[in-house]
Amino acid sequence: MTIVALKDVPRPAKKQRLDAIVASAQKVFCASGFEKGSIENIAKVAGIAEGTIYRYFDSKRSLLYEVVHRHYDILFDEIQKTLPSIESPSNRLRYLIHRTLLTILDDRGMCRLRVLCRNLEANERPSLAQDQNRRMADMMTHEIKAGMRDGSFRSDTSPSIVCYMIGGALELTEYSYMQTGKAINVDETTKSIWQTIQRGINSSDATEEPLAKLIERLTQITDRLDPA
Amino acid sequence: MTIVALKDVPRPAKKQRLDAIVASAQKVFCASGFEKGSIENIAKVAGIAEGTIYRYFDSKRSLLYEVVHRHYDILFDEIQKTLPSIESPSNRLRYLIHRTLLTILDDRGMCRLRVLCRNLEANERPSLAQDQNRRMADMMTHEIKAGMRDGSFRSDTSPSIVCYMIGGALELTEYSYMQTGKAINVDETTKSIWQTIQRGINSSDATEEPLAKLIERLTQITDRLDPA
DNA sequence: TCAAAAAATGAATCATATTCATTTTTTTTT
DNA sequence: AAAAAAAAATGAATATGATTCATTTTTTGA
Repeated sequence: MTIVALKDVPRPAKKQRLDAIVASAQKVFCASGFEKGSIENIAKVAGIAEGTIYRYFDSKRSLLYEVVHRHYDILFDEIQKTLPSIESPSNRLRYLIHRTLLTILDDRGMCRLRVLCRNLEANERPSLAQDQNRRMADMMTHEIKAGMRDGSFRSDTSPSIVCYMIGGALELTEYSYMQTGKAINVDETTKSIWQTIQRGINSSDATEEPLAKLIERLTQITDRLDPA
Repeated sequence: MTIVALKDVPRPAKKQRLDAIVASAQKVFCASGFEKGSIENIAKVAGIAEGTIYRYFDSKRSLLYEVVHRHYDILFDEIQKTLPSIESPSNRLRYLIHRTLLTILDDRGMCRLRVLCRNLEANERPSLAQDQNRRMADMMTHEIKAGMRDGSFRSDTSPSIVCYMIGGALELTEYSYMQTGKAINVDETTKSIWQTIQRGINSSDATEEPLAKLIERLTQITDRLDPA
């Protein structure tokens, strides 16, 4: 009867609308990819007009960043909570590998988006997105350096290269899963990566220390035989 | 005077025109990137009409593939010529790492294109381009397996994971160079990657180096005690 | 309750890849 | 050599999809 009764449902709060847009974008991008996922479609899924999206985001691309950014935030929050409960740099490094593989296996659509974001040119990528991609690397580097300090990793290790090797192996694993859809054996893969890295950087070789002492002794002998 | 004299230069041969298009595309893509490098511009640089490009290529994307494909062909030709002259899987693997780093450092514009091609979705990528990206991996895997057969690498090595680790480290190095432009120290980086991998997969264990020192010392002693 | 501000709308604009009817050049045929 | 047929090139027109903006709707606060 009254005009008031015919009035639309009140507008959702800004935050809710923002969340709805991001959620729709994630759905559409994961299903169709970035290029084929159109703003028109995202707007339709969110139940709003195309123009509205541009009141919340500069561009299609920055919408993609927000989707990926939120995804990483959830992941890193969980990691930050878990890491302190794990003993030793070795185990923490191993956990990071394992956890990343689980994330990859979790959602193939997100693999596409992560890979896409990683590879956009620096100048068209906001620094935050770049940070996200670097954050895992920083955590790994941190553990490698800790391991070098506490003597469990060799001191002649190059943290950044070791980090590239782990990160690179994970990226290629992700890429392969994205392409083929063939499920990853998380435990097996973790073991393979970890085994190679660990042999490459561990200093805890049982024979190394005694041998060093032996060399020291022999040096003493040669010094005696041939005094200054 | 004569009409004949005013006639245009005869059309270049098909092959020449094709080459001109690909060369222009490479120039434009390297300078502006794939998205910002327009067909209009490529046509202008090649001195032809836009439509002509579409008589040689289906789409902008297949033009990109041709550029990258030719680039890889040149690289792989050289590698195929060099590899047989290198002794042992270890050294060949090391060469592949080193050679890849040289290629990366050679042209930052091409880094963008290689990275871009690598990360396009499988369904929109012709199998040939995919092959190119997999070819280096296959060569590395081949050497790793050869090393495992001849006993120089551990038999419990996972060739594909080791290959991912090397390839991944190289990709991240390329990516970093693409982003920052900071020159790569090729020899240093080769050494770091190789050292970690080698320690991880070599069947002669970590005692080798200290033992060599021991032998050296003992030789010095015996030389002293029993002079020639 | 009403005026001002904020938010949303969607039709219009713009930028580019792609197409295609027309023109130009080359090849073939007589 | 000239004409006819085939092949290649052209660039204006089309198509697609992101982005803009004048207008409409809703909210705010006095």
